[in-house]
Amino acid sequence: MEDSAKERILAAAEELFADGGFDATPTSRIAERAGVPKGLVHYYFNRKQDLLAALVARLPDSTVDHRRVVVAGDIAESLRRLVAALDARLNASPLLSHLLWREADTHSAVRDAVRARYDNVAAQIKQVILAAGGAAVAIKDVEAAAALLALAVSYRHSVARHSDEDDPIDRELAFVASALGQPQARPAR
Amino acid sequence: MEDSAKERILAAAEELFADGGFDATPTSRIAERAGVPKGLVHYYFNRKQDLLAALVARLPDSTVDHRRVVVAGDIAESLRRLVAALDARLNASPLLSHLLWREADTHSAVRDAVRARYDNVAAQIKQVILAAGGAAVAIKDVEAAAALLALAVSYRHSVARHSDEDDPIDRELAFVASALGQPQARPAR
Amino acid sequence: MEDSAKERILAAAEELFADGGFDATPTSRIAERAGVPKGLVHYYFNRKQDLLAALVARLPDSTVDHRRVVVAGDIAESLRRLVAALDARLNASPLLSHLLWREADTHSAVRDAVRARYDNVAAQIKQVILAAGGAAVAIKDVEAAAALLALAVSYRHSVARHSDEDDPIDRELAFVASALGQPQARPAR
Amino acid sequence: MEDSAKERILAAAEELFADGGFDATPTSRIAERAGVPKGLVHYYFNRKQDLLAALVARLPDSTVDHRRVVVAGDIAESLRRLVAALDARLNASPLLSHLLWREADTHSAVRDAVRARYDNVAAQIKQVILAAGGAAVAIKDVEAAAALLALAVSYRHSVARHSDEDDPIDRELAFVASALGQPQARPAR
DNA sequence: AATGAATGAGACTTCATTCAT
DNA sequence: AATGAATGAAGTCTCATTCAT
Repeated sequence: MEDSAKERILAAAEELFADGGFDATPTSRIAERAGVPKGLVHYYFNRKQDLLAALVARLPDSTVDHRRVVVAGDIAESLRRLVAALDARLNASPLLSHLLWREADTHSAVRDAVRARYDNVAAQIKQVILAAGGAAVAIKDVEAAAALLALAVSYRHSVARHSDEDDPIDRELAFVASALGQPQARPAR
Repeated sequence: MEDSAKERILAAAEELFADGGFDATPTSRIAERAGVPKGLVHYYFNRKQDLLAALVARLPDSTVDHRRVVVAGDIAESLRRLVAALDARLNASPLLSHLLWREADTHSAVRDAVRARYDNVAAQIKQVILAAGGAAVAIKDVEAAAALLALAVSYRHSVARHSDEDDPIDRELAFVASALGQPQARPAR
Repeated sequence: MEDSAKERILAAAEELFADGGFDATPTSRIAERAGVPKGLVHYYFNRKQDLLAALVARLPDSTVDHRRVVVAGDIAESLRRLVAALDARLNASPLLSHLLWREADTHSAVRDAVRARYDNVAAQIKQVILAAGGAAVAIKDVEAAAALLALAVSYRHSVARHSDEDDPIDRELAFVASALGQPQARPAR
Repeated sequence: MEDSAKERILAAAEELFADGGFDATPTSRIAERAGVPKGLVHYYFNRKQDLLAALVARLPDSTVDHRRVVVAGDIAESLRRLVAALDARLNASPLLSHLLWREADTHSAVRDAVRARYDNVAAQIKQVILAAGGAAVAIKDVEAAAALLALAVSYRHSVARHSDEDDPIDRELAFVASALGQPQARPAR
């Protein structure tokens, strides 16, 4: 029933770091919210920085099962499903995602995690496009499309904080899929 | 001619904020680097936060003269020139650009500036596409393309810190231009 | 028309000192309220402390014309009139009166002024009692009565800030007058 | 037995506040006098203001056992004994008493304490008068007498700093008692 | 005479971290 | 294993005062 004290500390740190930033969050408030004595935070995580590292190490894997996503011949639908699946994954800890970008260049562990996550998303998009679109698509275009969409996806889960407005990514997604989907229509050059 | 003390303080703050972050930069170190007594920093900028606001208010305008950029009928080239021009503008203070994203959600003044800059870039991309491509392009696609490219451009001047590697934006740019450039080839829907 | 700058500084200092205390009032705010540049305050009053001394030196005289107050044979009415006259005098700068007690033991000039004012009030009460009551009253009782009433009067114009409630001093006044007023009832000695 | 650090901090603060005033006393000097590191002061009392509040909360009770004071039929002697007992009580921390009036209107906690103490003293005087004088005394006079004497008593323990001179309160006390004691005829004494 | 930029000492406060228990 | 008292370095900010003009 009860989460372990260590777990509660991590959860409290995640919320507070995401909300106010790493520097602005005192360890004492983490202890307070976790309902543990102040000393325990440093007992488990010697330095405050270690808490952040532990949080990053717990990041959920953002890899999606492609077989459940790819619709052969339909890049647009495939991408839509992929993005939906990624959303579900990344939304498991939206606060943490948000935190990542903020502290990305102060702490190398965080920066590495941000890059790894971005690369992973881009790679998945690329694979899904290829799986759905077949070999007909120029690899260069696939990479460009993946880079753009990965940026858009990552952005939604970090800086944007899921702005309340309608989700505009569908528009971009359709545009990219359409661009990729009619290779025959493109002039030789 | 010596720069004024106020100017030196702003310059020092810009460098240090961009380098180590707002929170991690003591006002004393700003004074030290600016070569002014500690008190002068607070004489000009009552609170540390005001220094950040002043920095944001000094942001260079990122608006480009479209007549120098648009090549009628050639979206790709037009976009390439626009991005080059934007780069020149935004590179005037790369550190500041970098700082923006980092402090975007702690300080509302910064967040507003980030959004305004993004919106401005997106609007320019859209206008250039329309001017170069004529009315043949579907407005919906233009908006999607502008959103994606604006993100990529903004990203380069902020988080990415102009990663050392080759500039990958040309690839994305060509892809988008190509997608927009052959409207006639696309199926009715 | 215009009050002189020096005068405006004094007036501003009086209000602010009385309101927030001497220590808690920055000279810059005095300048601000007086509508003068910050440097002018120290131009006229070298040290902040000198401003306080100047304020004390301006204290209105609290001496009342006894001929307008004494009603022969009626101590109670005489005291009532005296207190009313003193009130009018001291109320000329209620804020300053209030300030006096507060800073009384930090600045000797203020302490001396407080004592002088108290002694002056006590002496007047004594004189009025004697003038109204004739020689029938025991001098020892007169002094005791004067000491008690002077305290009550001074207190009203300082710490109490004229509490909104009904003025209770009339009660004390009547009591004292009555005690002094029936000498015939008291054994000869 | 060493006093606890917290106790030493309170004692040091009491002395320094009473001596130089609240505003003029840096927490660093409190720490210095208490022989503790500067941080410990704020560890126990988050804000400097809390130190003052803690001091006020420690105020000794000024309530006296009336049975040991009242001499039936002799108001003067009863009051004399009451004042002596109150003196003993309030003298337990003369410095604190002195501090009270000074900071009374800057800090509400202090103002409340001052009023409560005054009201308590006045109520005790009233009760003792009634107990000693019987029902013969007019209630209105009792209240006036209590108000005057309470002011005199409070004043001695605060602003006056027990002026070195002879204690003049006996005179006032005798005057009041005499006024109350012989309304109809006033015995020879 | 008047100004306001400039100074620097020092105040309050926060907080990560240590350590005895 | 766990605790929370204790530490002291460092941070932001205030302000009386000086001084060149």
